[in-house]
Amino acid sequence: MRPFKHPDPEQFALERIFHALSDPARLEIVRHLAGVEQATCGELEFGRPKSSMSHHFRILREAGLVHTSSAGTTHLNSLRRKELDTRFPGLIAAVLRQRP
Amino acid sequence: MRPFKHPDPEQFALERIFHALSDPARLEIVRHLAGVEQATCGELEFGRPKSSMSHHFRILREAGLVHTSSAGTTHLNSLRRKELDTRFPGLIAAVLRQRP
DNA sequence: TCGATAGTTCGATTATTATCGAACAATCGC
DNA sequence: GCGATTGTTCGATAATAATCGAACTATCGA
Repeated sequence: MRPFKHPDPEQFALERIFHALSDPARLEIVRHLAGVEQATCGELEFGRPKSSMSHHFRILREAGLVHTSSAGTTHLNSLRRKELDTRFPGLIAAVLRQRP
Repeated sequence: MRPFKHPDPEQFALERIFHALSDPARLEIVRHLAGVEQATCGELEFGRPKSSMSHHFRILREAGLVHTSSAGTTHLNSLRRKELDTRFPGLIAAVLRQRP
């Protein structure tokens, strides 16, 4: 897979971020990533089919929430915490507040 | 119209809040309300039909973002800023950061 | 080179939402 | 009470999004 395109922090659109976070599965992914440094797609599929997970990761990626890099045959996903905290302080904290 | 039901802060669901904020029209409403103390529905319809506005206000209300009270023939809407800031510090600030 | 593994992309289906006119309800002023 | 005004509710339609199997791509190891 060719390198994914990730938006720059200046390009983050709040509506897009909110939309990305309005889905239970994606919220769960974000919460998990917040405590993990990085994770593969497979680690986070809880019974959900791969194609669905791939879809969710794409939404998260395009919103700027998640960064994905290829490592061999797997993809490593990480929360773009620093950039998000800089651009929108408190946003990720709000997400994590709900389930500490 | 009989009194609207507003969720208590403990009942705020983040997914619901995020969904409410993922729509351009509603984001605009929230931003406007943030600087206004209170406003009628009519003040915020920028070319949009009343029925659409009513829909958006309902979504915002049920998410806990907006409080609506009847005053004569009009409805006064206000952002539940204090409660939101207490429950999710930084969330509203993030919304306002984009368009100060 | 042949599997096996990890994800992506495609395509079709279903489910959720948004939009908006029309009918309705509540309130105010006359 | 009669309009006029404000907003809600209903109902239909259109637009968006989620779901998931199947086919495909890329990479690693034997």
